[in-house]
Amino acid sequence: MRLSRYFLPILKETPSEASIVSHRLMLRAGMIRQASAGIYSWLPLGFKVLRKLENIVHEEQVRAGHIPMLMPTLQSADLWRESGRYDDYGQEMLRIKDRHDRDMLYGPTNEELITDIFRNSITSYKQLPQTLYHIQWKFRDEMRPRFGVMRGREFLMKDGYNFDLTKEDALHAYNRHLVSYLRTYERMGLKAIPMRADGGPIGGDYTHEFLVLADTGESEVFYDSDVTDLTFGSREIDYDDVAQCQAVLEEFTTRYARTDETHDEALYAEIPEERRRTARGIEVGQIFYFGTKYSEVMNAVVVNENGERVPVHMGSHGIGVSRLIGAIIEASHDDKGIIWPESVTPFKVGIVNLKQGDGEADAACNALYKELDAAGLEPLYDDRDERAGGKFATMDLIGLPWRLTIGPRGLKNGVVELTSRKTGISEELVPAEAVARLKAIYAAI
RNA sequence: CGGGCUAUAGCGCAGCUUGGUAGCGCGUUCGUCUGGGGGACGAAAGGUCGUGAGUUCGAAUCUCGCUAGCCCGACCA
Repeated sequence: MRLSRYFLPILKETPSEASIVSHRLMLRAGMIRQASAGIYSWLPLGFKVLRKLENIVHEEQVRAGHIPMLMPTLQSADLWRESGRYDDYGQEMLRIKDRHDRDMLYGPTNEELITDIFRNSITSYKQLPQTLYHIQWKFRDEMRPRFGVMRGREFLMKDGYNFDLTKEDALHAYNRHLVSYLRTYERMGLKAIPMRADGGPIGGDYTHEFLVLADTGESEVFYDSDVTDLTFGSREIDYDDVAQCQAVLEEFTTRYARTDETHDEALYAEIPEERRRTARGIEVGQIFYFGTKYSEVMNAVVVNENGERVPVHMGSHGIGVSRLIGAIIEASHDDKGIIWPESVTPFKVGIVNLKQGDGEADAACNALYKELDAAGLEPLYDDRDERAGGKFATMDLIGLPWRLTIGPRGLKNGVVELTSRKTGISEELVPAEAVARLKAIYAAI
């Protein structure tokens, strides 16, 4: 993409509405614009990141054997009356009437709808297990939206639902989700720690929240410092291997890690003092096993091998996709702007032409741009007639992990400069080497 | 939902106390110079002063209502 043709309305000054760093940077970098309280338009740069996060979520869900689909944002109130949640959910649920005066709602989650779909189609244990998910916009009418996309009213969420014959099967689904979430967050460059959590309005006996540690997090968390050393890494996983998934769950959840909701001072005190940690965290996902809570009230039953009609065991599992962008920025920025992890960056490399209009510089930039573009390295070429300082500031603000700087001075020696946004370290390379280096970097992501 | 605050040019703000010509910085446009970390000089465009009523000869400014948004708290992916 040539910057001169792109839509990137960056702001030099901070809009007064933003108080936390991710919100400020998303506004300044031209990623989002507020449409109304807690509701945002996603401008091209923000939208690009959002799509990358979605793709990672999709890939990891499919890898775990879960099946993508798409349910609507608007739902009929009838199903929610059936589950009893139409009254329980309270003012957070946005209620709407259609022209026939029917009660509708903008879905805050989809347990009822998916259960309805399930019960109308699945009748036998032979058709189990099933795990379906979608990535769809949700709406929760927060009393006080704030922090930009971290706590908006409209938000993009991946929510998945498993249907199993037995509790054991459902707990395996729970474990599968835990493993797939570990992989998902790590791919996004995040350290998200599973912590024992509270069921909330969705309910559930087994539930873990995934938290990214950040000073601006909404939850106070308590943990054994050993949990921050755990990484899933590139190990092989067979999602059908019950014992293997269970082992991962145990590895990641036996050490103490809890939010303030479930914090237990006595257990916390058992951790060696030097390993006790308290911090703040941003919740980026949650997994639940809730048994037959919905299947019983909504009559989601299958016939088992003895010919008996039994309610299915269910769980639901969410990842806050739009809020993840805020979490990533909170965890990865400096005073100049965002620092994107390579896996989610909107453009993989920025090209800065230091002297637009100079024949040699323009030619070198064009050639590199074309080559990088053809190689799938998603270059953003700053071909505006701006001064170097402005171009650098823009690149730093929008946070592309790599920058190629090209100017007459370097070209005289046949080199361009490749700079890491994260470390600030620059290297002078001949253009072909720079391309090869970038290819190698991204091949490893 | 309790408490606090704000609304004036695309963004950040001043002007309001004490009513009378709407201003500054950044950005934008044009020109000249400049050219490796938001450069300089000159010129220009851009405003229903959130909205409705009231007071007044006259309201951005005073009064009342409404709306929107922000911050702290409680609540929440």
